[in-house]
Amino acid sequence: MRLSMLKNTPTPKTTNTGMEIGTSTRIASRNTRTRIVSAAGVRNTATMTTRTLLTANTRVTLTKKNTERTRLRRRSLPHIKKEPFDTHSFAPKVVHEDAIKKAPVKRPKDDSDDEPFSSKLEMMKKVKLEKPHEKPLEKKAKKRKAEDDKKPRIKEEPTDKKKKKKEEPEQKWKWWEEERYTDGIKWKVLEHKGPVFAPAYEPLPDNVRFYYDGKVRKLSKSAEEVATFFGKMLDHEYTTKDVFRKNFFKEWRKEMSHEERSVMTNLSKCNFNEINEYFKTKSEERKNMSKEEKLKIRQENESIVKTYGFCLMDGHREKIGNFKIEPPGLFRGRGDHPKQGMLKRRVRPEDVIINCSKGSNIPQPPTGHRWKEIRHDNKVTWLCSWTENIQGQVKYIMLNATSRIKGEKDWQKYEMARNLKGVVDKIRSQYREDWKSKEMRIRQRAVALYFIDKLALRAGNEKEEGETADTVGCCSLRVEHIKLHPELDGQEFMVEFDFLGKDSIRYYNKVSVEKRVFKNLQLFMENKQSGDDLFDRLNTAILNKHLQELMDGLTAKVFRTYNASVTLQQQLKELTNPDDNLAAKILSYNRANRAVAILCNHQRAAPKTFEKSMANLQTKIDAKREQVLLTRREVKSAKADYKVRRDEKFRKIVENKRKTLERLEEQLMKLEVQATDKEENKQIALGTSKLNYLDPRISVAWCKKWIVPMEKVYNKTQRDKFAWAIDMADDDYEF
DNA sequence: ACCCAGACTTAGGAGGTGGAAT
DNA sequence: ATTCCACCTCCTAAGTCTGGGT
Repeated sequence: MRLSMLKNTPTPKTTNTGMEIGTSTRIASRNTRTRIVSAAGVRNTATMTTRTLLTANTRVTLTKKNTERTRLRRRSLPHIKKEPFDTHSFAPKVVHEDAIKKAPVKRPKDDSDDEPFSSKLEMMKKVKLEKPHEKPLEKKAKKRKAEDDKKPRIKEEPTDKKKKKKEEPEQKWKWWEEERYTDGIKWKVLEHKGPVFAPAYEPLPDNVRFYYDGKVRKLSKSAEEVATFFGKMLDHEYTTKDVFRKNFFKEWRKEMSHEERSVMTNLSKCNFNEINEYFKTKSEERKNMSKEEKLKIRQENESIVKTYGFCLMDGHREKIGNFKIEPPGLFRGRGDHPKQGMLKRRVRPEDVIINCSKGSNIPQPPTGHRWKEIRHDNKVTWLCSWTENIQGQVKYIMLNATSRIKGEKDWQKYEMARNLKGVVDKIRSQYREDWKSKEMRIRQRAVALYFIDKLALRAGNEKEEGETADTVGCCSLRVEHIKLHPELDGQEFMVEFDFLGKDSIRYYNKVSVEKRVFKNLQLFMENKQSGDDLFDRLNTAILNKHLQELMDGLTAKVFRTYNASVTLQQQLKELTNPDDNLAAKILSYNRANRAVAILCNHQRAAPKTFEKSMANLQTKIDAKREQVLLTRREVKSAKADYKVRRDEKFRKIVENKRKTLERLEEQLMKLEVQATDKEENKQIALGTSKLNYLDPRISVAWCKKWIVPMEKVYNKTQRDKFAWAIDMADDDYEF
């Protein structure tokens, strides 16, 4: 049937931006194996996209001649003062009409500026109650709400299979129907129980021994704890890496007693095997616990979540995202991280700052301890913070994605991207103009923006050398990261990108660009060494400053959101066939999702069991196919019988056989779709784009339009996170 | 004018879990 | 009942961007 068609669907052609793209190939060096995967999906292109993916279990290190690196990581560039919006607006503030219509309601910024704080609060309260300036969106929402109110409220919670009896009885708060704070205040009341600390160190039992140079050695408590961090990781590749071992050993020695330090001078002489075994056994034991024990542990966890996992914010009980403080351990930086293996110190209450509202119940520190500080800052969203010792970064405890505070922000993000939709054509024609500018900095800015727009590259902030892995984004690209080919694979003006991006994920792509871009790149690279910055007159601050002038609130990352969402919408439009059955529709959805993941370079390591489970699936398919064939023959013969003996009994038999065949064929088709989907998805991570880049209202609308159950597209967590969109978007929603 | 800390979003992997397959 | 595997949740690193201080 249509399966063969599905399997080889040529890449959809789309032309929303009117830009051409060549072959896009990405390589993530992983294992030693190379596979070729063709995936459905590209955007902005009339060419077929073929992807080549090499996988690996580890992140890649591009060979780089550090010695050649002449560039200065920190440049001082002329700073352009930030102008208030309007004065330089490139795009007259024609915000897309649709966007205005649907934009979240915002109170004018300064409408109560001279009010004293307290009366502002009063007003805010009133606003929340009265909703004075209602906009279309709100009306719509309100209307829906009114309808809802007629129905019994309980219907909200589709009794999630009787298994989980204690589903939250409280009805969900529709924060999206309320007014928002606009003056930088994030909350008025905040109360919580503080963080949960990592469990104290439990010394090893005496039968678990550590050996140095072949001899048993009892370690001091602090040295032992750090040794267990390493011992636990023995099976991990990290422990074989030089940098990791070197950093670890250096830090471990600091925790050793004087004597230990003088004796243990060589990590290679340390034997952690028994420690490693011990933890393996322990986790095995945990797995083999009886039902009762497991239940008990679960209940304990649940009770912790109940007290520490929620906070009270502005009268609503909200879920906290990460209420546990990170336990001590060895730092696992990604890629070629210079600090990998360093000791991540245990966080004590004395390191923790508590943020809550004045007059609320301040969380109790563990007995015998005190907090570093109690703060009442309602201009920020975090509840607790501490400074981590590896990079000196502040870490936070914040709310879950389902919370009002995160949800509003998320919604706002998509509205910003929709605003961009209204001005993107103008921005595009401007940067094309700028390719011809007399000024180098403007040309660089324009070419960089072109890459960000066309290839969905990240902005690329500067990073401090030696502190982190060497990764880049658009503005921080170096000459060594691109190759220019006047002609390649039969196409003109090809640029070959090869660099490590965020998380040291390799970005490899060959793109045909416009001639002007190509010429500009040649110019930018003139007289430069491979380690020099490609855009030496540009950084993210300059770029974002420029974008700010083109559209209020516009920054580089908005392009990623915009292009991702637009691509999804378009691909869904193109790939969805109304006559398809449910499975095929979902495949189309996944393919649309996949096109975005490819665009954004969201990769994953191929699952360890991939080959095997693929083979299993194939076996099933073969068996099913066999069955189909068999049944087909049976139908035939039954028909023949009926022809000869025209009686009711035989007619029934034919009927039954035919039904069986139909069922089997459908099952087969389902399996085949599944296999296709799986194969195409081998090294592509769909989750990241789904969670962070795709306007959920597009997916919601698609589900509603094609009567696809929402659960097929969003799991429970995702449905919770996108509750606002599910409630809000109708089947005709347009991004 | 510039730097940097701080705040918040985005990211992939580890490991747990629960339901399907045997 | 046991095993297997897919999916989900948790975890925390690594980005982006803002804004305050000097």
